[in-house]
Amino acid sequence: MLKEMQTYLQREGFRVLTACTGKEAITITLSERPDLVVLDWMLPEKSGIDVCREIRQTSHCGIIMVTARSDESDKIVGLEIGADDYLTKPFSLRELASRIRALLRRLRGPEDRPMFLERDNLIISEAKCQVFKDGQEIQLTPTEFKILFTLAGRPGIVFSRLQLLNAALENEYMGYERTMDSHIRNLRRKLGDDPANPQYIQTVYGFGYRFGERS
Amino acid sequence: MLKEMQTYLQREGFRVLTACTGKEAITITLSERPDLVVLDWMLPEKSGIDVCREIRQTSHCGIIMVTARSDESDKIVGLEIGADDYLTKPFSLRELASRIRALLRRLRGPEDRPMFLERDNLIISEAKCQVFKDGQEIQLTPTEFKILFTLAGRPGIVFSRLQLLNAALENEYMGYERTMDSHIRNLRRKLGDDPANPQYIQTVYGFGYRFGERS
DNA sequence: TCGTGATTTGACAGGTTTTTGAAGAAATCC
DNA sequence: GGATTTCTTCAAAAACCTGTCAAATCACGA
Repeated sequence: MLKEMQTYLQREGFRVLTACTGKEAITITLSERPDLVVLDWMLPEKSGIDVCREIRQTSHCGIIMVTARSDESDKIVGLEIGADDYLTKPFSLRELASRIRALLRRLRGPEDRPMFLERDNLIISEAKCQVFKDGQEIQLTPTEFKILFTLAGRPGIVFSRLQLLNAALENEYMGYERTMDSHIRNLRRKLGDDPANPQYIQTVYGFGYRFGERS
Repeated sequence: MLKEMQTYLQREGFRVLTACTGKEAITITLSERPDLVVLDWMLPEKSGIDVCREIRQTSHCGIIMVTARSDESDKIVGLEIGADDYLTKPFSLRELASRIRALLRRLRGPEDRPMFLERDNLIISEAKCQVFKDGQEIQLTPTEFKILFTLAGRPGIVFSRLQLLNAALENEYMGYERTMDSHIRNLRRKLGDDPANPQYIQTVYGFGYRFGERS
């Protein structure tokens, strides 16, 4: 079960560490400082509740509690001790991934994320859903816009096709990965990016794509 | 220094966009229409003076000039070309924030703050819940008015159907999103907006609607 | 209670966007 | 150098989005 979860989440583009006991979980959380912890209520050595409490003392990372009981009072206890979300067994891996994404998004929060991104002569305005190059507006489709926004939001960071698709379609994407290639192609064309030597959207062979950092 | 300023001002509650060159500053000012611009006298590519002049041609936003020289004549030049305030280095971030607040207050103006929005020949009076086009009153229903007011209050910004519905109905709307299409249709008809090429209420495919900027 | 205007719904047509699949090019591995 | 895997490209099919409209429902004052 743990192994499955790990595999699935990695496919979804997350970096996953696992722990089998509460103690281990705490150690890893302290040393690796993950963005988010998925915690089973029942654990050997230490109950999930204790682990949750302990993590909370030193970290603001997201915590999702997983439990077999659907008891409403458990949920309240769970959230009270500092969990951010609560999931009842049985649940699908898809649902878990979706909750994780939602929580991560929430944690990043209303943050002072700028309303637009820019690089060189390219400006991407989220609020206006517009992209300008050299002051000229470039017409993008919704999906293209979201992909570009995701990429450009973290220049230099490599995104897998699946990550991009999920970011753009804002939920579980259930299709052909090669779809992304088409979008990338269209984006490069519209941005005037030479496929042989792209300045904006660079392909990272075997991994995915990244937005080039300042030229 | 730029980064510090941004951080400090964001802490003070302002939404901050930054630009490193004069050209960039102009582009962003045009696309994002900020309430206020803080402008260094010395900039790469274009001098602060030129940037200031250029911004002034299309925008009434506040402009604060920052300069290293405390020369009184510079101050006069600065104010002459359209800056609203003038700050000499070195200055504390607190002072900058305080000047910004003061200017914003002044710009919004306590008394002459228009209770109406206008663009071209369209006037939207919130206080009276009336809309005039070419001096002729246009009869709108309450919902239509609120939608128009929401849109027109932030020209260029894209609102999703749900956002508009919530703004108009001022609470959680639990219905069919397509409802908005009807309202938009009626609005466009009443405003005399050509659906094929709307000047006022523009469709942003896949996202929602926006009030068109400038004519 | 009824009548009137306002709002919402549902369905269709027409247009646009997204996805697919296959074939060829490029990169990597052995 | 050849085999293998991974990317690009393209056009056609599928899915999706918007505008439109008439009819149904709702809200509210007479």
